[in-house]
Amino acid sequence: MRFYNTFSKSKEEFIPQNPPTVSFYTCGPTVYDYFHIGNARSFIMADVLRRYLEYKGFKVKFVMNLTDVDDRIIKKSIDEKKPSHVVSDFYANAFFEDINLLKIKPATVFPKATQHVSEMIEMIRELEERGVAYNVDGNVFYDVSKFTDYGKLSGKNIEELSAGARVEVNDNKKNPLDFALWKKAKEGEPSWDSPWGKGRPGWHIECSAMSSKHLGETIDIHAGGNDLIFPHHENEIAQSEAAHNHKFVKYWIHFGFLNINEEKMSKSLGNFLTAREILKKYSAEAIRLFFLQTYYGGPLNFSFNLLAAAEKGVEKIKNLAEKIESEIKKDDNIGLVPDFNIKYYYDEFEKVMDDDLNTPQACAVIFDFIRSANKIISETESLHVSFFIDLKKFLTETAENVFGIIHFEELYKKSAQLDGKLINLIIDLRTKLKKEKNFLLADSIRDELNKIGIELKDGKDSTTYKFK
RNA sequence: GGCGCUGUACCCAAGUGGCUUAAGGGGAAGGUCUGCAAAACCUUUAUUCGUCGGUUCGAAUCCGACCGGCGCCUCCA
Repeated sequence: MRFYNTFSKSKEEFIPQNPPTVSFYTCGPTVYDYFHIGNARSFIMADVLRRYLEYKGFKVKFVMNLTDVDDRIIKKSIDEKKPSHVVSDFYANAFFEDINLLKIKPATVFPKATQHVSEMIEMIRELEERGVAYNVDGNVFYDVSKFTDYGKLSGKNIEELSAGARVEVNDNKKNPLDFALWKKAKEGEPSWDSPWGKGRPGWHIECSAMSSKHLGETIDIHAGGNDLIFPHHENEIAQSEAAHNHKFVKYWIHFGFLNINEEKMSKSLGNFLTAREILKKYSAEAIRLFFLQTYYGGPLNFSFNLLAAAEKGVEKIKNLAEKIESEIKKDDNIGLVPDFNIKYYYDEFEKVMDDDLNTPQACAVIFDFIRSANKIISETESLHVSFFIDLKKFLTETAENVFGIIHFEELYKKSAQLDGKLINLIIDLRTKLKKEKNFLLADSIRDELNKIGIELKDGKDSTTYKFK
């Protein structure tokens, strides 16, 4: 298995430090608003990567943080005249609801920044002791000039960045590129006691502190959106490696952006659609398939037409899944066991997924599988139940467990709901027959339903039923 | 300006030296099945991979130049 590592800018064989365990950290949401469909891409692709590692037999410790103290949360709390934690709790809950709807597997741990302030303070103290952090009147900054490798992830160097002049001017900083580890409290902001006085942590320090607490000082995989490469991940490296003195992350994996009208979808541009909104019109499966049909690292343009096309693809999978379920119920033990090389599809699926998570190709394998299966079904009179069990197994292990683009359990739920509707439909038709005094056919319907376990009871002006 | 990604059919999108005279999904056209419809299956839909040169027995795939799109360099998945 190999992945494109942003750090080396090349595909690298994946060898975790302590197999079969894999430590995997991914940057989660800042909970100041509902997350948008572009954020959803990162969350879903991280989810699929995690699921695939599990498919391969790894034991994945998957950590996704929630940033619940931040300028934007504070701004919103002021605008809405609510305490900061009320805002962050509200959107944290919304986040959990939305990832659940998107069928994203919950992380092993969802650490929150506000619950790790003491760890962050401890880490900042270490950085101070090592002479890479400095305190200016209660604000603590990281001194990037003290970290010789600064810029190694993003391929930038300090001179060029300084020349860029887009960096915020702050008289307190020695160097414009230095970033805040600890921010002095302002009136009305959430704050914590610290060796530097009351204040709150800077943004970057939380990921360094929480990842080392939950996953150790060197982690196998760290993932996130492309825009986090600089400065966020660069700063995480600077903090963690200066504090711990060894490598922070083995494999850096970054997800491409979702564009809308060929332009990046982002909160700051205001051109975003929330995942929540889109889920009202399209299934989670369609959204997931839409993302999976393109390589995770590249850009992807969003449109409802493309989502509708993905929804059709999902229908295709579902149609076969429903066929499989009904055939398994029939439990045919005498039919033909066709010559179907199912192992080929497993091998292909793994082969392409092992090569930097080629999900588009893997989708092609699944659709090839579906076409072959359908072909056999359409050409064969009666098929042995074992064939359908094999089909279900493959789809469950790949399309369901790794991709989350089909959910067999939900087919059952749907059919349970349908049962009631169907019986009522039959009762309505039978009522018409009774009115037409076609009692022969009406009685025959009652008898036949009785035989399959449904008892009809004709009341004065309505008919009820129960399962025997 | 620096760094990174990217240009493949009507749309989306894999493939990065011979297995591919280019996967898969959607769309369109025709057919099989069918009382009708749906589903499913079959056939067709890129002699061609932004443009122009070069390397090679062989290139979408490597090299060079040019043209275009996007992102990061400031909070952002």
